[in-house]
Parts: sequence; structure tokens; C-alpha cells
Amino acid sequence: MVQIPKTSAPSSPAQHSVPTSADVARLAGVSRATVSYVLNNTSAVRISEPTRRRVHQAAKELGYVPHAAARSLRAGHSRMVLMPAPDVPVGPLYSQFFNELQWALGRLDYTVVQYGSVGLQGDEAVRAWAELRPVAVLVPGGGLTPDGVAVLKRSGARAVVTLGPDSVEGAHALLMDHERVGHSAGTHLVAGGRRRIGVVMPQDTGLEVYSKPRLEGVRRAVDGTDASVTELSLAYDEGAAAQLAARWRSLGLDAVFAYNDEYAMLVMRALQDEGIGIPGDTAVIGADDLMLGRLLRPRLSTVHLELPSGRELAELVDRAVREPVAATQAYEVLGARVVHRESS
Amino acid sequence: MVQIPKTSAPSSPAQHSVPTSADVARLAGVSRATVSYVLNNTSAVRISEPTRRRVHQAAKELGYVPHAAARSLRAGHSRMVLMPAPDVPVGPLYSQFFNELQWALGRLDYTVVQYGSVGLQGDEAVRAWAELRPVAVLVPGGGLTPDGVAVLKRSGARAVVTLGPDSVEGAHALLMDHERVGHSAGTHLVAGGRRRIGVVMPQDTGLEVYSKPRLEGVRRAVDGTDASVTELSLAYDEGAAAQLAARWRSLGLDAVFAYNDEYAMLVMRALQDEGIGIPGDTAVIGADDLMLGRLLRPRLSTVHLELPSGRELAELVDRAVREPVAATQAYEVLGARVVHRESS
DNA sequence: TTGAAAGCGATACCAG
DNA sequence: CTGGTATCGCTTTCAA
Repeated sequence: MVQIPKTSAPSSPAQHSVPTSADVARLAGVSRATVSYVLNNTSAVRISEPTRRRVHQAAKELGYVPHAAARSLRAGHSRMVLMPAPDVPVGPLYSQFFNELQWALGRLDYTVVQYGSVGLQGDEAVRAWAELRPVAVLVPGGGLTPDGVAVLKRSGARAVVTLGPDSVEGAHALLMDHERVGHSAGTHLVAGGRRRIGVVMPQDTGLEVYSKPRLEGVRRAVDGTDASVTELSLAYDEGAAAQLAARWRSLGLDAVFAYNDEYAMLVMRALQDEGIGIPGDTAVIGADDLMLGRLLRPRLSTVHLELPSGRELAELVDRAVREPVAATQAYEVLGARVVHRESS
Repeated sequence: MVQIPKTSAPSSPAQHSVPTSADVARLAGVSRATVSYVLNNTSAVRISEPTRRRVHQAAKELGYVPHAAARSLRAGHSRMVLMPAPDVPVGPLYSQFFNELQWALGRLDYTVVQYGSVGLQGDEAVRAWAELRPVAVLVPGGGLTPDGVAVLKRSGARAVVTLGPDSVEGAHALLMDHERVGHSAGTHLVAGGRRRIGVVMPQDTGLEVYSKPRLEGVRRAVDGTDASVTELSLAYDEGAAAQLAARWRSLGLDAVFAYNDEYAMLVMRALQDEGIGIPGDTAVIGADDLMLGRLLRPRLSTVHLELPSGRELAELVDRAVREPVAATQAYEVLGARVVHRESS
């Protein structure tokens, strides 16, 4: 970081301590109770207009901001929905889904908080989340244990929802079985007459949650056919791709399913540079249906994913919070369908 | 969302109310104070080993998890670092930077929370952040006002750091002036003999924070030369790119700087499909130095960005928290340098 | 219509 | 070494 001090503004004025509702009350010449009534528009109690004005005026003057912790401590609950922040760089697909979800939950008056639990292991992380006493917890990507769910529930979470490959006892599950993705791709390749299928797996271990099921899906697709599957580990790196391409002919593969479109692009480029014809010599198919696939030549075949809409998930959460039902439910929400373009 | 209920597990056992330290004390047969001492390993006080064990045992049995709000209410401060969650899909560059930052702050024992403030306007959002009484606030992307900083400071934030184009009174600033990015690109194109430069601007208004300064940078680069700049608004969409390419010859441009490598790829593809030679007829340069640029043919020239390391920012935050200095400081932290490949 | 006071859960002082 | 207890900021009965 280049450190070039550029400005040196004068200090902010003396640090008065943080104003409380008591300060507001004092300044307005009323009791703390009245302040609370006015600021929360409590309908059960009617406050005279002049008093309201004085309170508002005082609050503004002091720059009063209520203390969320104190409030929810008193109330015994919050409207915080907690999600662990993903610790692996996550694609545009997920980002968009998440934004939508956040917006939808905001509309329902929940506050969404992404909690960075880097470095914490499993149930340790769960305890950290539980300390915040969120009303609901959304956990993407597997790894939550039934014990973890129990901790969250005991700490007051009215809804625990997992978004991942399998459902966890006690939690609602949005099943996103990426096995389907691989299965679609595999089926497509086999139907196209391919028999020796390579599957490109990211070396990045953080992506295994998705890549392994995708691989399994391909395996299932070729099961009972005379086709075979070869696992190919690959770093997201030009050099690694070139090395893979160099030994491609010796591998004797006639098709490759890449973890996603980005890896597909990487592999496709390397194969083309090696003089391997696509789809003639080797068919290539990716996944996630990213824009870039459409821009490649030949156009990249891919598996299009359908994620649940943020609005629907938000409603599920809201329902679960309002009436925690006896039985948790699991929904299969991942749609996968092949988009056949030119590379396969 | 396809809703296929798949499992229907039995309800979790009766909802006992959330266990408190008092419950632990009762079960262990000690006072609440003792529980606190044991669970926090308070060194000022020595507790007998048998008592410690009884307390730990009781806590485990009840599944006790401390209440963060109560704790920080009592303590008068928290170690929460708050960042508003970006509401526009943000690239891999930012994601990586953010992960690093999160990790580094975690090492320093801070808890990073991304707060979803979708739908809230300016100072309304600031008040929402202030309610959480974070010890530090990191605000990316401009839009924070001096008043906003004052609200945060008054609510107890010991450090307010902006990451954006300009510095704000009262806050530390990590200046990331994207004007430099455009300037590098523009200078490069002009030096290469290009005279009629198109600048591709995303239609997505959320990206204006970055795209406008980049455009200005190009303008500054051509200033005083005989080159000219043409602004080209473009949706991230194949059709839009094709339309742009169709009227390309009539535009009479001999170079284009795209907002980033993704837009560059989009434009380059459309131009190539239109039979326009790159870099012969038109030079193309992108920005952000994404992997995909290296995979294009011709290889995409780009502007490589150097962001501050997460570790350094974390240390800046920590310093600011520990000793809020009289003067806030501003650092220029965005490095930009052209990576000349084949497309320009 | 307003005020006094209890209490949410955890901590740290001060006695015992 | 351990236990009472005041306290953080806020909401909400209950009285006045």
C-alpha cells in the first residue's frame, strides 16, 4: 500500500460520550419513558404534540441514535437474519441471488447481516453466530451439524435454513444438489456419442462443496453405459491448463466437463492452442451459464442453473419465524438444464 | 422455486427458553459472578479447579451461549467492524480484497459484519449502522457525508474509514481514484498513435461510481493532444454489443477503452464478428486484469489494479481504534499500470 | 398525559 | 476464593 499522507484535517470536536435516551429526556425536560414513546410512535399511549416536538428536537440536537443491543436485550428478540459470509470467492450467480434475498428480507423488515467467520471451525463458528441471537440463520454450503442447529435453536433462532447439498436434522433445507449439474452434463455428452469423459476439478479446496457433487453426477450419468470418467485436477491458471493440454492426446479423452464456464474457458483455450479441435476432437461443456460462454468461439455449451428466487426464500424465512412449525421441510430448489451451443 | 417437500422430520424438543448465565450458576451451585469469571478466564481472580469444572460442565449441559448484546451493553463497547454490504454485484477483485481484510481483522480479534442496507437512503443507512455501535466502520464507494461521519463518531465508532474516490471530513480515507485507471489506458492508447478513442460505459447505474472517474481519466489523458473521446453506453448484453459493433465504422473510432475486461471481451467479440480487425482497425484495452483477458485472442491489453492489502487496511483500522488520532489521514492506495498484450 | 421503577443478561467492583 | 450488587440503555407496565 503506497502511503502518501495527503490531508491532515483538524480533529473532530471533543468526544462527548454517546448520548442516551436519558440525555434526550433531560434536554427535553421529560422522562425517559416519554422519550421512548415519542421516538417509537407507541400507539398505546398518546403524547401531546408540543411534547413530541420537544423530544424530537432534543434527539436531533444531540444526534441521538438508539442502541440496538440495549433495545433487543430488553425486547428479548431481534429481527436480525444472519448469514455466514462466504469465505471463498463466489460467482456472480450467488451474488445476485444474495442481493435479491437481502432486498426481499429488507422489505419484510428484517436486517440481514453477513458474519465473517473466517478461521473459525465448525461448531465454534456456530457459537459465534448464536451469540448475536439472530432470529434466523441462513447457512449456505453444507457443514452445519445437527448439534449446530440445536445450539442455534436453543439460543433463540426461530428459523435455521440450510442451502446446500443435504438436509440437516432440525433445519429447513433448500437442497441444492449440484450432483444434478454433473448429471445433466454427463447425460448430454453420452447422448452425443462421447465415451471418454474428463471432468475438470478446481484445485481450490474451498470449491469442493460444489465440484465433488458435480463429479458424482457425471459418474452417475455414465453408469451403465460403456463410457468412462477421468478426474482432472486443475489450478485456475494458464500454465496449469497448458500442461494439461500438452498431455491431452495421451489421455485419449473425447469430451470434457469443466467445473464451470470459467474453467471451461481456460481449458478450451489451452486445447485450442494445442491444436485440438472443438468439438471435433473433444467436446467441451461448462456450467453456470455465464455470459462469457456465449462470447467464446465455438460458443460454449453449458449447464444453466436455476436458483430459488430471493423473494421466495425470504418468504420461507418469514413464515418459519412467525410460526416455527413442528416439522422442518426440505425443498429441492436447484434446477439444471443443458444449454447446447457449439462446443459439444 | 420448485417446491417438493421431501422430508418431514419430527419437531425439535420443547422450546426451553434460552439459558442464561444465571441458569448455569444455578445448575453449578455458584453465583453468576463466578460463572462469569470461569467462562471468561478472568485472570484477576482465581477460582478453584473443582468449581471451574462444575461451571463448565453446567454450561455445556445447558448449551449455554453468552449473549453478545448484553455483554457489549455492559462493556460499553464491542469489537465489531461494520461494512455496508455492496448492493451491486462486485467483481472477483473486490471479493478477494474483502476476504483478505476479513481474515486480517479476524486475526486482530475483530468481528466483521456486513450490513445489508438495501433500500436505505444515505444518512438513513448511516443511522442504522450507528445503532449497532460498531467500533469501526468501513465504507466503500463514496456517498458518505461529513454529517454521516459525525453521527457514527458520536455513536461511538472509534474509526471511520472510507474506501472511495474522495476523502470525507472526519474520516480516514483510502483514496481509490479510478480516474487513474482511465488515465493509464488513455495515455497508452494515445502513445500507440490512436486518436479517436471510444470509452465503453456500463449502463448499470450502480457502476457509475467507478465508470465515471475512469472516463474522466481518459479525458485527462487526451487533454492537450489532438485525440478525442467518445462515450459509449453499453448494456452487459450480446445484443447491445452487436448493435454497437454494427454502427462501429460510422463512429470512426480507432481505439476503445472498456470499463473492465468483461466489457472489453463483450465488445471485442462483437467487433470481431463484424469483421473489424483488432488491433489493426481498432485497439482494445480493458481494466482489472482478469484472467479471462489472457485467454482471449488477441490477448487483451488491460489496466492492472493494485489494491491495498487486507492486512494493511486491518492494521490501519486497528491503529485508528486504539488511538483515535487528532488528525484523520488520507492515503492514495490505488495503483494502476497498463499490461500491454496484443489487443492494443 | 406523564413519571417512577422493574428488568432484559452479563460484568466488575467490593465485601465477606 | 466466592457472592452480592450496581450498572450498561432501553421498553413497558403500573401509578399518579
